Amino acid sequence: MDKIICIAGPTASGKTALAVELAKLYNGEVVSCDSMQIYRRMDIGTAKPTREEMQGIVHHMLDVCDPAEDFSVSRYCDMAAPIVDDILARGKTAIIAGGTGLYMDSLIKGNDFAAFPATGRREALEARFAAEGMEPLLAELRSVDPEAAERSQGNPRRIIRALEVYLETGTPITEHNRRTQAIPPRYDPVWFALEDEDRAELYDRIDRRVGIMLEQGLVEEIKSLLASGIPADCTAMQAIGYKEFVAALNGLCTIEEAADQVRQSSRRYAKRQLTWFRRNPKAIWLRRAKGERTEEIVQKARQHLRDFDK
RNA sequence: GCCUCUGUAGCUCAGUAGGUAGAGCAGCGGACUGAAAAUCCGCGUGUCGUUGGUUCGAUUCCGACCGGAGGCA
Repeated sequence: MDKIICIAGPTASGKTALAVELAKLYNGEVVSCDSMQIYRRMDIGTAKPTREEMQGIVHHMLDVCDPAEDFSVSRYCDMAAPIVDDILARGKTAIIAGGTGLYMDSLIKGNDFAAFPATGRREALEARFAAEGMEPLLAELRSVDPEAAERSQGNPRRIIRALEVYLETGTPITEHNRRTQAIPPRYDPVWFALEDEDRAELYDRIDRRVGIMLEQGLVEEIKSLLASGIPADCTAMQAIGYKEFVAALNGLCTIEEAADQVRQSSRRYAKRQLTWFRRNPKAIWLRRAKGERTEEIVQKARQHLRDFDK
């Protein structure tokens, strides 16, 4: 077993605090696994750990990308894997914490991504989708990769991606995925997942967090990003807590309506995260009872880590 | 106190000329491997306010009561 602890869980479930506590206990450094905390200057809305929250623990994979840049799973793995290796080489524990299940799985399990440079093919497919609709693309995919076509029913983004992979590599994406599953995992971590026994508790925490973000100046943060030339339609600005307030700043709704929208989107997002993590058979679930505090969650985690530091 | 309206899913409401009910939103479940905080797929979750009466059968008709809104006093 590698000296790696993964901490997965939905938004506002206490990953940050648990990661720091375990880092203190097990001589660790934290590797963030979050598709939005990678962006610089997006601090409040992504709930990026503050200096105080970090408590002196080294955190990696925060602020590694400009909001106007495109990012991806593969870029994440390319950057994060060497960091994890380095932490292990120095004899420390790597604590991989975050809510982006795709990134975490890819980092831990490795992948057989069809590696190819951006050729503009995707843009061309998107243009075709805009002009002709989904059906022709779906029919084309069906002829080269029926499984992917079946799986991607009604999902333009998946259809486009599957076609892109086939056209660029000559191999169906279904085959790439099969190879990905066949390769041995890159790491063998202890895998924790956080969940509340009472879903309403999680939702309360999400609601409160949105209020706190507003108090901390989320709207100002967004204004400043836009003022500095960050395009409102870039990937980073599609983050929950950003796109809604951009709409409000454009006069499409009030700030309070946007905040309501953020709360709801966050709840749905949390649910999707849980769905992703639930299918991980290695996950050790740390269930938070009503009103239970971080210290108690830490104790539960320690019990599962009894022979970890040997 | 009297009169009128009203009470159906978590919320807002529809409906049944008597055969135990359905929309939107909310919610729940699932998929996912180069945008993933993205993008999709699926699922009504109900003492029809309570209680009597009529009826083979009442959420529906009648009465009483309880809650809510408005009007007259």
